[in-house]
Amino acid sequence: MERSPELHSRKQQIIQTAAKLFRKNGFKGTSLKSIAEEMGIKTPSLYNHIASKNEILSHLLLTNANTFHLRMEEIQKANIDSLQKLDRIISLHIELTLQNPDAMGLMLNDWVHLDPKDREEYLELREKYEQNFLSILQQCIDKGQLVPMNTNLMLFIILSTLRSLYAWCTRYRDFNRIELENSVKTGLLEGLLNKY
Amino acid sequence: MERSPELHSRKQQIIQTAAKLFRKNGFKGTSLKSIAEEMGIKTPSLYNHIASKNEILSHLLLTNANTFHLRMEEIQKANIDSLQKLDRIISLHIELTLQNPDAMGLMLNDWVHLDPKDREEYLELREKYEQNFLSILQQCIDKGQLVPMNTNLMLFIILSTLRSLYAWCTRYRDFNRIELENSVKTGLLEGLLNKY
DNA sequence: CTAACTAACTAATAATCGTTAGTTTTGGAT
DNA sequence: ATCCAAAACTAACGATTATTAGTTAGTTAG
Repeated sequence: MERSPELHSRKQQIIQTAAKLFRKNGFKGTSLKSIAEEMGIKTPSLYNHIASKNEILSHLLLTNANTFHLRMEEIQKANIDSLQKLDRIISLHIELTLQNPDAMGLMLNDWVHLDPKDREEYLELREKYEQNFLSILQQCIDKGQLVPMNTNLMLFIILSTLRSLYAWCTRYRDFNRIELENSVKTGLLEGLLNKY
Repeated sequence: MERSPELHSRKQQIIQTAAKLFRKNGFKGTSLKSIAEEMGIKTPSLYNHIASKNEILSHLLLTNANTFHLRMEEIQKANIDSLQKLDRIISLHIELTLQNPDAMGLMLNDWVHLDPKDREEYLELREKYEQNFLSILQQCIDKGQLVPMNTNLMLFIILSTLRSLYAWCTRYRDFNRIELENSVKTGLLEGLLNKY
C-alpha cells in the first residue's frame, strides 16, 4: 500500500523513453510500438502503466509548464532588483534545460497535439509565464536598465535563445553550465559587438 | 506545350496549402485528406499534381535550403567588410522569413521526415550554410569587431533568434520590415542593456 | 499454501493513413 | 460539334495506428 513518489517507477521509465523518441521524431512521428521496442517489451504492455499515448505527452508538457510557471512566480515576487530577476530567469531556463532537454524540445511544437483541455491549460500557463516575463522587462526599461525597445520584441529575442538551448546543450555536452550561463547572459545583455 | 514556370500552378497551390497545414500541425500531423479538404477536392485528386506526400515536404525544404545556401555564398564572396556581411545575413533571414513564414517553421523540425536521400541533401546545405556563417563570425572576431566569444555559441544565439522569426512575424504582422530589421540588429549586436 | 497483485503476453479491434487503378467530368482548341 | 488532355471523381488496397480483451508467468502478503 506504499504511495511513495516512485520517481523511478516503470511509468517514469516509459515517459522518459517516450520523451527521447518524441524529441527525435515528434509526437505524431513516434509510435507506441517504437517506445515499447526501445524498452524491450510489447506494445500493449505499456497500458499496464499509462492510460493513453496522449497521457504521456500531457504529463511531459504540463509538468514542465507548471514548473516554469511556479519558478517564475517565485522570481517575480522576490524582493530583488528587476535586472536581477531577469538574470534569475535566464538561470532558470538553463537549469531546467540541462535537467530535461528532451522535454524542452516538445514544448516548442508538440503542444498542438495535446487534448483540448490539456492544450488550454498548457497555453494558459505559457501565457502567464510570458506576461510575468514582459512585466519584468518593462520594469527594467522603466528604470533605464534596458534599452527602450518594444517589450514584445525584446521578449521574443530572449526567449528565442532560451527556448533553443535544449538543442545546443545536447550538441555541445562538454560545455560547463556556469560558462554557458555567463556567455548567454553577456551575449544577450551586453551584445555581440566589441566596444573597444 | 508551354513550359512556363507556372508559379501559380495547381501544384504550387497544393504546396502552399500543405505548408500552411504542416506548420500548424506538423508534417506527420497533417493528412492528405486535410490538405484536399482545404482545397475543396477529394484526396486522390492530389495525385494528379504530386507524386507523394513526401514530395511536398522535399520541395518546400530543399527549395528554401538552396535559396539560403546560394544567398549566403553570394554574401560570403562579396567584397565587403565582414561586419557588413553579418548585417546582410540578418537581412536575408528577415527577407526570406517574411516571404514564406510557413516554410521556415518546417525547417526547424520536419526535416527529420524527409526521405533519406533528401534528408542528406538538406543537412549538407544546412551544414554549408552554418560553416559559412561561422567563418564570417570568426573574421569579425579576429578583426576585433565582435566580442571574443566561442563562435559556435555566438552562432547559436544569432540563429536562435533568426530561425524563430517566422513565429514572431505572423503574430505581430503589423510590424514594419525595416523596423524589425533595425530592432533585431541592434538588439543582438548592441545588446539589451542600456549604456547610460 | 494460497490468494492477490503486478506486469508481461497474444490476439484482435476499428480507424486512419498514403497510395493506386480505373472512370468520369471539364474546358479549351480545332 | 468533336477531340483531347487536364483534373476531378469513386472504390479499393495494404499497412500502420492506438487501443481493448483476455490470459499467463512471477512476485509478494496473509
